[in-house]
Amino acid sequence: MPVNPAPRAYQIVLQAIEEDLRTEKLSVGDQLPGERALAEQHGISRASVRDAIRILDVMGIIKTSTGSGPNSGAVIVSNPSAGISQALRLHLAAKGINVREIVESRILLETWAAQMNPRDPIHAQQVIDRTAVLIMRMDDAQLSREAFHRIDAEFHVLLASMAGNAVVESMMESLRNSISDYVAASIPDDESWQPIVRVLRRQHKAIHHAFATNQRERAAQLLEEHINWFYSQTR
Amino acid sequence: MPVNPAPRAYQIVLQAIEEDLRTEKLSVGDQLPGERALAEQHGISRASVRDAIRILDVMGIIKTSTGSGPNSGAVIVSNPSAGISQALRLHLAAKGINVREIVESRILLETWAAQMNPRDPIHAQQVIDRTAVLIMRMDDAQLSREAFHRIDAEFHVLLASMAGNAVVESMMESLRNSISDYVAASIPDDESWQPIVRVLRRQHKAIHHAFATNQRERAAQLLEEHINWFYSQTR
DNA sequence: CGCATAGTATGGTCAGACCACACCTGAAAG
DNA sequence: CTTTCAGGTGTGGTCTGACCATACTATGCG
Repeated sequence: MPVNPAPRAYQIVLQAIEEDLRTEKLSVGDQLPGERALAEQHGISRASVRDAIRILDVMGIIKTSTGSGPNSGAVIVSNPSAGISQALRLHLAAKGINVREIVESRILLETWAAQMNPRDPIHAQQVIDRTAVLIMRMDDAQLSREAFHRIDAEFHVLLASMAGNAVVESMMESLRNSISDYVAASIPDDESWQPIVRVLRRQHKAIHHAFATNQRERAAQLLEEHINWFYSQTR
Repeated sequence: MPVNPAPRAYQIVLQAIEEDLRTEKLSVGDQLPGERALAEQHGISRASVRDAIRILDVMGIIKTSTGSGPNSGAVIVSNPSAGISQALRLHLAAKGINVREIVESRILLETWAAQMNPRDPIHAQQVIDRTAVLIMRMDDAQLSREAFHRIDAEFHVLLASMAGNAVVESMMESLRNSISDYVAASIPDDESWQPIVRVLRRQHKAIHHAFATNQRERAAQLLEEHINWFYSQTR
C-alpha cells in the first residue's frame, strides 16, 4: 500500500512563484506572467496554473482582473489578512473554532498591542489623530449599522497597528472579519441597536483618551472591557 | 467606470458549503458530493466547482483523494492551521511580514497560553505527561535535526493547547510552520547545531519542570527566554 | 466459501474554445 | 495640431468534453 506523495501539478507554479517572491524577483506591484505563458513555461496545462493562481488570490498575495495593460492580470499585492480571515471564517462555520475563542484571542492581541512600546512614535501619533477622526465620524446619527461597523473595525485595527507588528495586525483584522456576519446577525433589530451604539461611542472615546494621554495599561483595560461588553450583548 | 461586482462562479458552491457547515448539514467526517454532482446542482461547470474545492482544500476544511468508496473524494476535516500556515508562509516570502514579527507573535501566544488558567485540568495533566515523553525522545543523540524539530514543534504546540483555545493553538502551529524552512536554512552545518541542541534540551526540561510544579509565570518567562535565545542563534 | 477479475465512481489533468473586459493603436473628425 | 472613436489585442473567467490513475464494489469462477 504505497501512500502516494501525490505531487499536484499546481505546486510547480506555486513553488516557483514563492521562490521568486523570496528572492525578490517578484515584489508588490509587479505583474505575473499570463496564465497561458506560465502554463507553457512549466509544461503544465492552464487549468493547473489557474489552481495556483486561485490559491495566491485567496491568500491575498495577488489580485486578478481581466483586460490588458499594466494594471490587469495578476498583480502582486500584500493583504495578509485576506487569507487568514477566510481560513478563520470557514473553520468557524465548520465548528473547528468558536466565537469565544475568537473573542478571547482578539482581547489578547489588542491589549498586547496597546501596552507595547510603539516601534514608530510618529506613526503612533498619526494613529491617535486618525482615530480621533474616526470617533467623530461614528458620532453621526445618520450612520447605517454597516458603516458604523466598518469604521469601528478600522478604529480597532488602527490602534493595533501602533505595535508595528504586521502579523498581529493581520490577525486582529482577520478575527474581526471572521465574525462580522455573526455580529450582524445577532443584533437583528434597530431598536436594540440604538442603546448599544451609544455605549460603544462612549467606550471608544474613553479608550482614545487613554491612548492620547499615554495611559497604556488603562487603555488595555478599557479595550478588554469594551470587547467583552460588546460580545456579551450579542446573544 | 462601474466597478464590477465580479461575481465569481466558484463562490456559489463555496457559500453553499459554508452554509451547510454552519447549519451542521455537513460536519467533520462527512463526504462532499462529487464534483460532477455539485456542478449540476448549482448549474455551473465542473471547473468552477473545482475552484471552490481547491480553496476548501488549502484552507484545511477538506481533504481530497481519488478513487471511490466512503473514504474517497472530498471529506470534511478540520485543520485550521493549514490555511493560516500557508498564508503566513506566502506573505513571509512576499516580504509582507518578517521573522521578527513572527517570533514576537509566537512569544505573545505561548506566554499567554502558559499563564492561562487551563480550561480542562485533566487535559492539562495529560499535556504535562505527554511533554515529558517528548523531552525524553529529544534526548536521543541519534535523532536527526528534522526529527528533533518535529518533536520540538509538537512540544510547544502541546503546551499551548493547555489554554483550550483552538485559535491560539492553530496560530502557534502556523507561526512555527511558516518559518521552519527559514530555521532549517539558517543553521546549515551540524557542528554549530550540536551545542545549540544541548541548550535547547536543558531549556525544555526547565520549562517542563515549571509547568509540572504549577509555576506558570516562571514557565512563561522561561518560554520567552527560550524562544528569544533560539532565534538569536539563527543569523 | 475464498479470491481474482471486471466494473464503476472518484479526483487530477489536459486541450480547446468562447466570452467580457480593459487597454492600445491609429485613422478620422474637429 | 488635438480630440474622438472604432477596431485590434491580450487578459482572466467560464465552459465543454475527454482521458488517466486510483480505490472501492460487485461479480463470478474455482
